[in-house]
Amino acid sequence: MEVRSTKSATLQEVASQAGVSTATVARVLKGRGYVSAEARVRVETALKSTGYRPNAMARGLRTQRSDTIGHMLTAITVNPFFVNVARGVEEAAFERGYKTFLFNHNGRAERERLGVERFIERRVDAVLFTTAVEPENLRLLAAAGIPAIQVERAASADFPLARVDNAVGAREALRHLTGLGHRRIAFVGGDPDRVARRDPLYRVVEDERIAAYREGLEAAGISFDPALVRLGRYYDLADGSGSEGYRHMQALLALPDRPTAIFATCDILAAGVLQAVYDAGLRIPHDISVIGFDDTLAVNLTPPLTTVAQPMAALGRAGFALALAAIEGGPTADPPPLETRLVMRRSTGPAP
Amino acid sequence: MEVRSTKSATLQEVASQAGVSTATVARVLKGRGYVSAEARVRVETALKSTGYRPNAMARGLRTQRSDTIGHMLTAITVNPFFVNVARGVEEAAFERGYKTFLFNHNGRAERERLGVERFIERRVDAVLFTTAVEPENLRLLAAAGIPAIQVERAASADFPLARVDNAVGAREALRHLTGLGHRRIAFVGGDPDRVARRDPLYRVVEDERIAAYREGLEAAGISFDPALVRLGRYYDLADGSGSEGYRHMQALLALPDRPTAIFATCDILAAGVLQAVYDAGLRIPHDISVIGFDDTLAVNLTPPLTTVAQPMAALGRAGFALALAAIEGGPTADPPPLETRLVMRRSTGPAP
DNA sequence: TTGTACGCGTTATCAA
DNA sequence: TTGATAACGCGTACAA
Repeated sequence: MEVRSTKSATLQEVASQAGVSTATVARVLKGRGYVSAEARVRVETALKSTGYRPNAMARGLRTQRSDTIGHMLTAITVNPFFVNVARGVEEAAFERGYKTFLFNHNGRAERERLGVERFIERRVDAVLFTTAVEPENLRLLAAAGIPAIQVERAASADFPLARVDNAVGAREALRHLTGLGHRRIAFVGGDPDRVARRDPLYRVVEDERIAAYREGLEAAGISFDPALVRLGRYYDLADGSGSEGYRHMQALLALPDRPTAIFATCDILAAGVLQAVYDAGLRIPHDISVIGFDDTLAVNLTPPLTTVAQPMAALGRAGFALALAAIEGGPTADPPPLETRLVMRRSTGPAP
Repeated sequence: MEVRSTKSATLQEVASQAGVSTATVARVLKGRGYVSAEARVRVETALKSTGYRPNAMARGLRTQRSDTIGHMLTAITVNPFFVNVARGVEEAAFERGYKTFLFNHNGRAERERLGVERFIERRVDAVLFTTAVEPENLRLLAAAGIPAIQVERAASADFPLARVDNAVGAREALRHLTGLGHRRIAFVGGDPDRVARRDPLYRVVEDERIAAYREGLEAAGISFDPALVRLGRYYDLADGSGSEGYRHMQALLALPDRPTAIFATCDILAAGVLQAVYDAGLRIPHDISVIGFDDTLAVNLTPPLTTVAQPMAALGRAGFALALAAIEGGPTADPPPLETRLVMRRSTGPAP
């Protein structure tokens, strides 16, 4: 159906067409080294007429660099958070001439291992983990001489990490709610104890968010009520279903003294909360205010969700910067955490 | 921070460690050719102790295959549709030992061109376009001897296409609505005239959907009312905003004889419709029924959206199958269109 | 200012 | 049954 034709010319072919050696062609290509004006012109026309394109495999074999990085993701189709950070690294990589290979482990260590092996075979120059499962897999890379970088969450204290400061935005969210007069504020979020916390050194995302919640309450002189805290999974990694938020909200609505505001630490969770409120015949924000986290689904929900936005693309870029530093052998101290910030939309209002 | 160490061993090193030639190692690796039992054992232990991993670049240089394909996407972060088909090709590719490079053109031909050039340098074995912008870019690949495959929409009649049959699901949607007693059914969708239709041979996605709408009306004896048809963009490719559905719905609600059901041909559009209905203080499905298309945002919306599901992963797999056939030089006739189907959720009910 | 020649790690042919 | 050996296309040290 399509027209197959000539494969791209080689350096050798360009050279002979220009009547020079490959070294000369290489010199004009690189733009360094001495080349006579006349030779340069001849080479340039040969380059143009052959439509020469360097062969990345040959170059990589020679330079021992693939100009390629691997990006291990948790589940790109389940939470839009991942696509957004993936795009961030993609873009940063593109600007520096790198391409990236994606791989999803869906929370399974064996799968992650498989992906790591593929990355090694491809001789990627570094790999980013937007959430690693098993530290051993990072070590596998290190053993193969490939830098491993962690993004968002750390599975090991031995590898650099680009992360976000969850507290800033979460505190802002609480301040917003208490400022609106809410006193019964529920927390619907990920359970810190369910997250694999391989290295006690690291405070996990969940810890930060729940701590900010408690601090926010305290700052407003509201006492902490464990009945208002619902912890669990964010969603199902296997099938992507997100009914957790719905269930949590149903339970919260059944409380004798139900909350007037909900702080859900993931937009997917918040989406379920919104559905439960709707089913109960209540209006948002009139009867109940809801704040989400991430800023992924937020704009598309009904009503548009006030949420704590994560700088997802920037996080990806920060991860790539770390990778680049590691590739070039420079220092790879963890960069300062990126800031989250509250984005106001229409799911929050004065307490009833 | 991380521990860099030995780069992976080469075939040569394995061979000398096993006291054989590289050819023998290659034979046990490939599992074909004669190898004495004794030599095999020696090679195998050497393989294990060195932790040998083939170097994909070296292999690619030799075999003239990269075992890599390119996947050009429109805008992976804007419409979840793209991530889902990307995952489909990724998965199919993985099973056959391929890796895939992604690239987003965001609707811009120059950008697509740039991506194509990168793909050529990487010597990908084929490239999939989940929606090509400029046919010239496909020809560029063909000229470089790289098969180009189209997915979802065709920009040219000269390249194979894996697509979906939009009509089946759309007709089912209309039947569902008319069966529920709806007579005033609005169509909110993409404008066929805004889609670049480079090749008049192809009927575009938009044509199919709107034709199914008209047929569905006709089948139920309902006359077509142009006032109920709202055509435009699906969303903004640059910033991803999706306020179109909201605006369309506002206009529809302002009609003297407003519709009781909406058929929106994209979940993002439907999300906007839902928001407008909510703001008008109406209930879904009590006052108005809404059907979406794609099955991307659907589960997370309020209420969960009845929608025409596209087999996104299967579409991606079909695209990869086409690519594989082209790579192996086999016949690449377009496969039969995949079917769409109506997924019932809670945004549709009896006409008021 | 230019060209020769080697090696990167594989695969594959051919002779032993 | 096995081992030399020649590419694949590029970068670069070195010689001219």
